[in-house]
Amino acid sequence: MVSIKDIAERAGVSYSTVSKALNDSPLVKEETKRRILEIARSMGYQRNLLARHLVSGRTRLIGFGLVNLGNPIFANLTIQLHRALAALDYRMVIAISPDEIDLLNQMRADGLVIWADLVSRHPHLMEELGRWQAKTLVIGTDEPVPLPHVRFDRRAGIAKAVEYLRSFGHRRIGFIGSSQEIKVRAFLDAVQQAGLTPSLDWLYPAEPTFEGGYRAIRYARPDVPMPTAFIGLNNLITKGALRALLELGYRVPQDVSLIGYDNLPDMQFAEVPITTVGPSLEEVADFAAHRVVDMIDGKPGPDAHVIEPILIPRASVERAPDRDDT
Amino acid sequence: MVSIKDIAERAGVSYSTVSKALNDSPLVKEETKRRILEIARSMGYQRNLLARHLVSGRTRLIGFGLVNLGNPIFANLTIQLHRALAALDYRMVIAISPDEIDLLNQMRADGLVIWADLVSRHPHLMEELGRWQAKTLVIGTDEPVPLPHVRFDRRAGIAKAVEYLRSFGHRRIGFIGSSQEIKVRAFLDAVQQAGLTPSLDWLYPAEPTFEGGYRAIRYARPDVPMPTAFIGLNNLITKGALRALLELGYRVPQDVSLIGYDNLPDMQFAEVPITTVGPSLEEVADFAAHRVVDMIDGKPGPDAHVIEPILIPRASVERAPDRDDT
DNA sequence: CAATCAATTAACAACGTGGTTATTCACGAG
DNA sequence: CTCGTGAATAACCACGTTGTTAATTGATTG
Repeated sequence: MVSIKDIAERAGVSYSTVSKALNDSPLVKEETKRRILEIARSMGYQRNLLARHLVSGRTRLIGFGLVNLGNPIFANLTIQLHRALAALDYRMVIAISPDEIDLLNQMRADGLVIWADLVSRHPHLMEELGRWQAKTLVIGTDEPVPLPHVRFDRRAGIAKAVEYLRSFGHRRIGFIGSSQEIKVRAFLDAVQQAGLTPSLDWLYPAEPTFEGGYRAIRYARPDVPMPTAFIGLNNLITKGALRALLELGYRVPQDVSLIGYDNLPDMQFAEVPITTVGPSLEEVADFAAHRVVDMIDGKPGPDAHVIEPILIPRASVERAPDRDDT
Repeated sequence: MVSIKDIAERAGVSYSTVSKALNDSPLVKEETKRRILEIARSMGYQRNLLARHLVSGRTRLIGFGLVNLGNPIFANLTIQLHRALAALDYRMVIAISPDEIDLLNQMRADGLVIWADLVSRHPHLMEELGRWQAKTLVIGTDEPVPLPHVRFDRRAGIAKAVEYLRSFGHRRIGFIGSSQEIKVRAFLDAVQQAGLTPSLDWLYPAEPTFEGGYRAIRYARPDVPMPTAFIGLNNLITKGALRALLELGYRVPQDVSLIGYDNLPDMQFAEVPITTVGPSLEEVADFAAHRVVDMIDGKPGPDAHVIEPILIPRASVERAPDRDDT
């Protein structure tokens, strides 16, 4: 590979002059600059960012750490974050394990954006991250964590969904998803807030997959009366639930309404375009990119930020049918 | 950040000794080695890969260049390639524009895996890539290109789909997708090969999106009799077409059979699990990763490789209905 | 004509490693 | 006692840059 020394030799100047010329420094005569640039071009010179980064201490590299690439939401976030970072002239490297995160640190990535599940799944990571020099931003937490983070207010999102359904007259609402206490509580609280009396019968535990959502509805307890509306805790669950509902002969939204969590574009292409609630992934990515870059630049900013969920109305919610027997 | 010099000072040895100790060289006494390692650990030493790479000339970085991250197939391939590269101890950096590819080269990425559309969309890229030192592998081409590449034999895939439909008795087959000559010809040839007489009426031009597939069927020419089977040229088109068919009251597969291109896992979650044909993305990623690493290591290998498409039978194909009036 | 000054360029240290060569040291053989 | 000898370590160069400092010009001025 041709280096600035090669160019210097060819041009009959010192390599430091070449360096300045390539960086368009005012310390070099215009004519010399032009001549050097021309020679560099003709020799097919490509600057070596490794060397530059070694001396400058900055790599313009940001790691994105996540866990399960199976859920389309991660693919989506990856795209969005890549876009947002590219706009700020940063490159993105993906990591899906603590080992890879470690390597990013050894590569001297300037910053790390880490999906909350990755740290919660590897608890020792949290303290390590705090010690490292790479600026770390955790995104997608439900609860505050001892690192700069972006929180998704899932509580507010669930509340929004419940209220929305309530405004359509629904009084018995099923909740399909994790039986994790915090989420269940958020739902039950929201229901109460909406002036309804929640019942544990309204909970439909499900794995966070299409299968999970499908089975939760398809093989639900037969003794529990069918709610007039459901909230699915993520995109896959919701799609699975929709499939099961249709198979069971329910019309959506005439017989049963449905709201899904996670604002993914392809939710509109389901059998019935699905009304969704959740953070805008574009907003998340934009905020995370700007925030982490600010952290790198030493600019002040909030250590915690909450992304407000938004509700996107589509066709899967309608007025509650009469069979609502409350 | 702590460097080997800091460790050397603390340990009272020269920094070259520390370097050797960290690399477990036999030139250092075992006891010294242990002592140095202990000090390094206690000081929270993290090796600097930038510096190492500068001297070694290798970065263990591989760029993945692609175009449209909107189609889930790209997200899928990204995941798969990441997985395959991580297994070989390489990191992956995403690039979606020629500029970003350029930067990868300046970062001295050891190799590049580039999706064919990216080079075909930016023709000047091809010759540049040839000149660069990063080993380049183009994947997903339809035709041979003057660079090492992995070809998807779409011709064979289409032929496989046609044959499969033929074996179920279908005699009028619709082809939904690009009106690009090469693909259309592949289809028409395959039909002829299967002993049928193709007609231009069988072509349903469509943009490569869900909308495209939907509109192609929903607003098809009313004077053309409905084929008994369709082939959709990619995953989105196929899903759109399926939606349209169902909306028009056709039962799939009883009234109309459907095969989609692109073996994406989520095709099984469509309204009707869709039979697909296409390259296995896992195989593509594994081959590409191994091949590009071999190229980096200077190992010999084929400049061109063809991935044979495979057909995954699901529920969307059945025997042709009687209305087949040929 | 020497001194001064601005403009230009050259020389060099540094970044943190990995390798190569030189030095030191202890020890045993002659 | 001296001379290898081998083990262990130190010293140094290179990788390709950037930034700082020193040197070299050519012109200007008193």
